[in-house]
Amino acid sequence: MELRQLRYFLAVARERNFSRAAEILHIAQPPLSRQIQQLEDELGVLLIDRSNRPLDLTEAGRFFYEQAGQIIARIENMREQTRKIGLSRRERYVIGCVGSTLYGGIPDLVRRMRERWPDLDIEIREMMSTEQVTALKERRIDVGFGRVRFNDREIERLTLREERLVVAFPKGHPKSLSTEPIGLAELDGEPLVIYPSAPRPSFADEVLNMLSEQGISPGSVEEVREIQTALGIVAAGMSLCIIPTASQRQRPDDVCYRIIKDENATSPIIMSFRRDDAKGRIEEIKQLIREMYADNPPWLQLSNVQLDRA
Amino acid sequence: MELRQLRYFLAVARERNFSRAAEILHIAQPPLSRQIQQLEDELGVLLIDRSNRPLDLTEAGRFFYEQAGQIIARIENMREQTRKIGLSRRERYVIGCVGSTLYGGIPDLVRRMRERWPDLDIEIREMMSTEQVTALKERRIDVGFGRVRFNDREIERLTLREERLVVAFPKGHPKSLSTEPIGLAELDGEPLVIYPSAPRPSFADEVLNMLSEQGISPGSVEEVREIQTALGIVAAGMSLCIIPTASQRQRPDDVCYRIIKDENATSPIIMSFRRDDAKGRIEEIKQLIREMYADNPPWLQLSNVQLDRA
DNA sequence: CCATGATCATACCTTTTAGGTATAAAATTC
DNA sequence: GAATTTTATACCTAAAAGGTATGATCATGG
Repeated sequence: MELRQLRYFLAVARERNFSRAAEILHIAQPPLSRQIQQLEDELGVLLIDRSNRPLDLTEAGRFFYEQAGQIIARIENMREQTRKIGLSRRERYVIGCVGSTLYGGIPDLVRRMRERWPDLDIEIREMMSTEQVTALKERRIDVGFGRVRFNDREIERLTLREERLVVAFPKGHPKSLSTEPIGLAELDGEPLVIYPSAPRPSFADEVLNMLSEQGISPGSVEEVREIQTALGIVAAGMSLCIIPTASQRQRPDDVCYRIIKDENATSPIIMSFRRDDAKGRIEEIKQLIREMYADNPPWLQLSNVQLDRA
Repeated sequence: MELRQLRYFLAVARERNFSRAAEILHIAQPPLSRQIQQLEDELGVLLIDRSNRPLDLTEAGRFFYEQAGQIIARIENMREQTRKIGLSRRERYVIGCVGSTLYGGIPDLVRRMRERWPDLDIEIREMMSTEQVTALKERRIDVGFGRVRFNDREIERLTLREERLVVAFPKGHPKSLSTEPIGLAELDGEPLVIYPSAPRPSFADEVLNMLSEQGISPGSVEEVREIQTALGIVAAGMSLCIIPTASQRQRPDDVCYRIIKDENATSPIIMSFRRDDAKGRIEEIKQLIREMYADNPPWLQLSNVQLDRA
């Protein structure tokens, strides 16, 4: 599969006519026909129903069209941003963080950093934990706040906090009537929605691993991009979801939450950085975090802080 | 730019060595070198710093690496899902909706639909308004709930509600101290974060258009993927954000909101469907919405309902 | 219902591009 | 500073994309 094929398909889907799409793409109609056939061969499903005019998309084609459109747009955006960055002059400091840490103290930390270093171009990069290690090694980010534990000789890791997990239920679900902590075993056979679906491994995999370690098998598993979509699906009564405690204040009208009582049902907040950097700005960031700790913000609970652990 | 080049670049970035990356990719080193150079030529910026070993990524390369990795993963996911859909048998009913409508009544509606049609495979597809019209025409979705008005001969559109907009401020911002409705003019010169950045046009463009129609020029404009990232950036004190009223209950500790008093500062919730379908399941969905209306849920305010308008 | 026109698929050919080999240039290591 | 490793360049071959001609299929109008 190549982007050229996605572009060709999008044109055909929009025009519902190979000949017109070919004109728009400035190629002849037969190569266009062949390229789409190659794409369909590679996928193993038909994307276009050619048995009537104008052409219709199949169910798979409808899905593929939306996805391909988003990917092409994403490519354009990536190109523009890459150029912008490549031609820029200010010093950048990139913070990689898992989406759920944006609910907690990261915005506060960023405020303090900006006060401390007004000329620094700070960027927040939403990024899964697994990506952060690689990203640090390749200097694509400068510090990371994630959820998943990794070991790597070049990367130093501090656990800031162990956060408990909760189950999100639609209002009215039989198991939502109690507010007692719930055992993971009660999720056996229940439909689950997990997030984020990409990149992997992610928090989604942490959840799946946690369940499979205890031999718990959900009824079905659906993957979505982000927590909002997940909670919308929960609210619709379609699935349950496991999320960190900090994220649970959402949708109080139609979603409710129960803490999971199992010992291992926690998710750490981990700060990662290159060992090389340990004496530089990282030391000052740690100090900023200590100051936040001294201010005792809600997300930084005393019992779990391990800031200076090796 | 082709996916092959993204894959080649990712391999080089990971290995920090063209020769090893070439081995992994099962090609010779010179064509790999050329492909990366072509990519850099097309972008107009260097992605790799070749002046030392092992290789480093440039700032642009660091960004490109993260983005390319996500895109490749997204492509794999799209491939899998496309196949899954192509080989499935149940009747699908796809609801396209803008993210912010998931805060409101859509989950309730989906619950009612699932009760009404237990065998229907209902999917929620997060999709911008502009996409919904095209998606309906191409039968990629079956009904849409969006925010942006479009006119199209084949698509029928009902305005369910006009929702007011609010400005999100970081706690402590001078203009956050009042809870009075705020005029758009007060945003002149303020840094703004808008969302969603893709696909366009989107709610982000609605906001930009609203401001430019009144000659209001924000200090800077940053685009992000989703509202969570936007509110995290607001909480960090970096920008302000305009969001719909229904979305404002988030982050009460570090973000506060002021209703915008300007008359045009509203965002409609619009139900769209194919005219062809008007007599089918759409009629029953309207009835379900009326029932929701009768139950008077918070998001469906009486004064703005226009359900049976032509 | 059939002829005609429009549109997609197939066969064969040409052009373009990706990839391979040889080797020069540049960086690192000893 | 020499030797080794790694990347870039020149030239060539192979593979793939695209073009033309035409057959097959679908829709429309008489």
